[in-house]
Parts: sequence; structure tokens; C-alpha cells
Amino acid sequence: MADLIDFGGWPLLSLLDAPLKEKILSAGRRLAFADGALIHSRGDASPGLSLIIEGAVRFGLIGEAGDYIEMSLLGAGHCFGEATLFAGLPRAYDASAIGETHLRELSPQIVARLIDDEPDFAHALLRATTRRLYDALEFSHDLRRLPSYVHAAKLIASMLKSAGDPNSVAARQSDLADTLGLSRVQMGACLKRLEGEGLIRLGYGRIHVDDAARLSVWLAAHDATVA
Amino acid sequence: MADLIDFGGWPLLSLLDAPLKEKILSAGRRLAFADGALIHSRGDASPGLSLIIEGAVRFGLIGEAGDYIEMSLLGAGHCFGEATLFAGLPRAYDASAIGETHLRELSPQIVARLIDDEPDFAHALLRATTRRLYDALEFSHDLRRLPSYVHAAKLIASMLKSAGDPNSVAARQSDLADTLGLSRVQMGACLKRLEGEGLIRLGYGRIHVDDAARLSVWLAAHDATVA
DNA sequence: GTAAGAATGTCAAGTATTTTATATTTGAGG
DNA sequence: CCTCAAATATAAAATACTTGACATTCTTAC
Repeated sequence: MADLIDFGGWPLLSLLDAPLKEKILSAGRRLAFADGALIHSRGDASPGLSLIIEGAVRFGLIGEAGDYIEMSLLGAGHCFGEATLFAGLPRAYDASAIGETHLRELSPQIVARLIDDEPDFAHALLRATTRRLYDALEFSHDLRRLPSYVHAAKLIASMLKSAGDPNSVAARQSDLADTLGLSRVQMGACLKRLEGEGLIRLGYGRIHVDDAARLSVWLAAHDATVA
Repeated sequence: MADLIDFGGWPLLSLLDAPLKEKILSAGRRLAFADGALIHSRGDASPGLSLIIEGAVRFGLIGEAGDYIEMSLLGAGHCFGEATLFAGLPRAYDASAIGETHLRELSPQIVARLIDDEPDFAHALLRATTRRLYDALEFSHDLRRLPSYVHAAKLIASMLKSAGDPNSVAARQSDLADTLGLSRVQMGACLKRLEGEGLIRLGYGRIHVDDAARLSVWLAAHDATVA
């Protein structure tokens, strides 16, 4: 599953220069979670800005019927919890650790002081948040606009960009289905279709992309380039 | 249509105190657009932060087949164009004026200086952007999770909160359909169903909600509270 | 008041997607 | 190398949604 991590966006920590990054990290409270551990639940009210030092965090919600919808996956360098701070809203999603995960948590007071004292921090936060907003809007636009098999192709292309292996993506069909809000059956049908077009090859827990450039061209022809 | 404006979120200008607001507005270039005039198109690259002084702006995209998808409507006090500044991305949507619309446009240099000099401005921008991100994520979550008639009810409830009239919402069924990405026929069916449940009454270019509290209770029972 | 345009109501056919169920394939561990 | 659990493949019925067409109702302007 490591390949799903980080897809899209810019990690906050990568936007900070070394001294500032050091200052910010040292101001945070250390937290550690084991693989799969719950970090917070939807509705929790405790505010704070969390920075992912190591590992990754999965955000999603479990519906009444036990169905899971995944909203995003963030890897090392990313932050989360801005809404609890700046918008005063409760946690919107369940968050759980993927792999051994280490966080630094900044209190609202500390964040407020950092913003006042360090314009670069405010600027980096704005860049990260804005980029995420843009991605979220594009995602929901795609959700309505694109046929599901094109959307699936776009997801694969996007995961490929942040994958370790440049020629395949490690994900189960059910993971992809959760990410796009489709049923596993429908995702299977989409992937079969893409395989039929020669864009991908299906494996067990893995999608192979032999010719990433060809996939990009195909996506562009279907009005769905990957940012 | 005025009722659709502003629904959700916090206008940036409402988060600033008077002197700061004055300083920011005076730094901007004045722009005026007639009703329906195009402000920018998807793909435009010119960066700038726009503040809506008067009127409103509609964001959306026209598909190849001439179908319109509406992404959002922002009224006076809101800002847009953050992505062109902070994320360096091109305009994602077509924007056009609703009614006689006046803007102030801030250049990237001016915004950068304001962020450095005025922590309150950075803070307000973060609040507004974060809130918008939260709303966008919730919207796309709802899009996948909720049956369309519940989503329609949620939209109506949300519009009701920012409507002039506390007991009705001025919008055509086709506007609601565009907002939720449904066909007019399907939206009609959803509304009929809600009318059957006694939650709303249908009018000509208007939806009546006699008992807003009852609508809220019904929404909560369907796992869809309005923030 | 009436005509014209705008918005809604309704129907039918076609497509997309979900749900449920069962069968098959794959990889990992003993 | 064999078994078991996980993942994928496939099929059928049911539901949701779209498209296109046409009828009806409502509002506004004259």
C-alpha cells in the first residue's frame, strides 16, 4: 500500500527551509502510533496541527453498513488538523496510522505564535492548504465529469508518480474502489477495460503500467491530464 | 438566484478588522464586470488574488457537450485566485459575474508583502482557505455517500441558512441540479420525493421550507447534518 | 387578458452502477 | 508442495441516473 501515500500535493515540511523546520519541529509534542492505530475519530474536538515525521496516515470514514470510504492518504512531511485550528471545526475523518508512525503536534497557541513570528511558515501553510483545496475541487469535479474507467486511469497515473516502482502500483482493486467511491465489482470492470486498451496489466495486489507515457497520452485524449 | 450565493464558508473580508481591510482594499486594482461578463477562463495563467467588493462570481465549467457543471458561487467579501498565487496553478474554472460586480485585484508581490507585514491577514487567509477545503472535502464525500435526494435536502438546508427569506430558497431546479451534478429530471424526482415526505413545497423558481427545524431533524436522521 | 418564454412535470428507453453470490486464481506459511 | 486465506473474476438481478421528447403550468411583458 505504500504507493498510495502522498499522491498529489506538496508536503508542508518540504516548503520550509532547514532552520525554520527545526524550530517548528522542536516546538511540537512527540506522538507515536503503531501500524493501524487510531489517531483520531470523526467528531473529536481537540484542536492541533499535526506534522507527519515518519510513516503515513490514512483518512476515511466507515459508513453505517461497514463500508469504507477513503478520503486521502498523507505521508511524511504532510500536516493535518488545520481545520481544527483555523476553522474551529471537529475532526472530519477517522485517521489511522499506516506503518510505525511518528507525529509532532503543535498546540493552537504555538501555531498562532509561529504565524505571527515567521511569515515563511504562514506562506508555506497557505501553499500547502491551497494546493490541497485545488486537488479536492478537481477530484470532485472528476467524480462527476469523468466516466469511471477514465477516473480510474487517472488515479493509477497519479499513484504512479509517487510510487517507488516506476512501472507498477501496489494496490488492491478494493483500495482503488474505496478511493474513488466505486464498488469493487465496478472497479474490476474499469480495470479490465483499461487492460483491454493495453494501458495496464492486472496483477495480484498490483497494477502494472508498462508504458506510462502512453497512459498520459490516453488520459489527455480523454480530457483528464494528471497535474 | 441570490440565495445560492455565499452558501457555506466565511468571507475573507469579514475576518479582517476595519483598518486592515481598508489597507488591503486600497492596495488593489479596481475591476468592474457587467452581469454575466466573463472574468477569467479555465487555463488562464495570470496570477492574482481577487476580492469581491460587490456582486458575486459564479465558478464552473462547460463540458464538451455544452453541459454546465457549477463548482461554487462566491458573494461579496469572498476572495478567489489563491491557487494562482500560492500553488502557481492556472485558473481551474471559468468565472463570470452575477450582477454588476466589482473586484479588487492584488498582485502576487502585494500579497506577499501583506503576508509578511500583517500576520492577521495571513491568519484570515488561512481561516478562509481551510474552511473552504473542509467544505470541498465534505461535498465530495457527500457526493459518494449520500443518496441523491438526501444530498438535495442538504443543499436546500444549507442554502436556507444564507437566504434572505428564512422559509424559502430562490433557485430553479436546474440550478440545484447543476450544483449537485445531477440531471434536471433526477433533481425533479428528488424534490418530489422530499415534497412527499412533507419537508418542502415546490414552487416556480423557488423551494419552500415551512419547517426548517423538521428538515434538520430529518437530515440528522439520514446522517447528513449541515455544518 | 393574452401571448410568449421560462420553468416544471412526466414518460420511456438506454446506460451505469450496486448488490449478492459463487467460482477461480494467487501468494504465503507451514 | 500443499493448504488456506486473500484477492480477483464473473454473472444476474435490481436500482439509479441520463437523455430526449413532449405536455403542462407559471410569470412577465405587452
